[in-house]
Amino acid sequence: MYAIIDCNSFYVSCERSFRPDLRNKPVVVLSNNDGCVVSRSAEAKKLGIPMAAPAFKYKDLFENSKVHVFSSNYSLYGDMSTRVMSILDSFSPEVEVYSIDEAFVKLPKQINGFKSFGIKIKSTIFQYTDIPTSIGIANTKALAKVANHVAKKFQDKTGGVYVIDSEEKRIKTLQWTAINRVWGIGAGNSKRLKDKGVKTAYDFTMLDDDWVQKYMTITGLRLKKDLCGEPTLALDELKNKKAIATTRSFEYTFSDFENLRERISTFAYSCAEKLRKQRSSCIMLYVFLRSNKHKKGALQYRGGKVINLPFATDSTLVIVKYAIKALKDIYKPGIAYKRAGVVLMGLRAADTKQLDLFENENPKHKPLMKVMDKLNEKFGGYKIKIANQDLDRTWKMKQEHLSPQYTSKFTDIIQVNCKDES
DNA sequence: TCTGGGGTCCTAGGACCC
DNA sequence: TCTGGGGTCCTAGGACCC
Repeated sequence: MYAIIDCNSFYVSCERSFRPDLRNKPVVVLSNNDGCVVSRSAEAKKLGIPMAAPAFKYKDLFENSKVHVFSSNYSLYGDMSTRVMSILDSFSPEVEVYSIDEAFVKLPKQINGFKSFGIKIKSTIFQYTDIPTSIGIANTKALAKVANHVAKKFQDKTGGVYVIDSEEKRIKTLQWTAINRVWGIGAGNSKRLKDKGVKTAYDFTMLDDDWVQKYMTITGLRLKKDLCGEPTLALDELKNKKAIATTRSFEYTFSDFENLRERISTFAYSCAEKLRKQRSSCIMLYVFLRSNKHKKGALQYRGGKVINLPFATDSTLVIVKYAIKALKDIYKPGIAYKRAGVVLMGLRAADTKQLDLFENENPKHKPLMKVMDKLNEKFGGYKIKIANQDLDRTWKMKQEHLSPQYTSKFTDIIQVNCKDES
């Protein structure tokens, strides 16, 4: 049996964990640059704030309804996520961290009572972190996801834990589930299925295998089998990422090459650091530029380029050098650029590097990177940069509502005021 | 004025190999 | 006049997830 543990309104719950005064009040968390809403408390949902709502369009509503607004605080959410996941590790040796706020857990065979086991997990997480969760349990991952949806929708009835453990329950739950709410069915497939008369997840499981394979590829067929109760999607405990990206929208648009070069350098620098953190090296990198797609009438441009590196590397110096090379190829003057990014691909373990016959990394880079990472870790932030980055870092993200880094910075640690000073 | 960021998996088609 | 068959690798792009 699989359980999927999903944290409710995760970012909002993290903020509330250190601000109990915000319980039962409308709270939202915004994306980077305070762009749009990415997490909402139940109270905020009730006010009619949709997911991904642009913040500037809801400013009045926020003020009038006393919505508490936060900028995203990823060091806090990342740390809280690690805590939740380590609690799950104590319940089962097989845990797949699916996203920052979700994990699949293969339940140990010798437990008695799936429901009570789920409730135990839920209450432990809540006791240790103050994060509310919903849990779905079933014999396949896709069905566990469906069960999770039920647990979330009928919080009161289910106690936040729902188990599909019989054929009757499986069919009943699938008949209740609208097709567009099924994990793996996005807008495109949803429309095609609706045109074919498929309204619920159950209708989908009744379709012909060949049809599903033809129009929804092997991915769709696997999903169908999983929903039929035939385990097809396996637990994936692999930790290392297969791609690492740093991408940003800019606060303003700009057109000059110098500015872009500086940012691409910084993105590449950040990617290389993440790469070394998971002890990988990369063999390809991708750089892209975008104009502002929301601006009507503006000259639109999307440019991107993949570069194959001459050797696998985790050196910031090499990665930045080739990222700028790619940038030169795609840069077009006269475009108002709004977004850019660097993605590292072709990742492999850093210690199984295949040497090239003719061209290899300068052996001095490895010790240099080690020292650089150490200094940056010790002194915080980016104390060591490379020269084509902006040394003053004049640009920054818009974060007007940032909460403290309660769990990862000593100066931000919570204070406890004792009434009795004696 | 202001609209996020970071991932995974699959397929088609072209270039190339013997 | 007639012109095979079986592969690999790479790239671009789509669809989906949270």
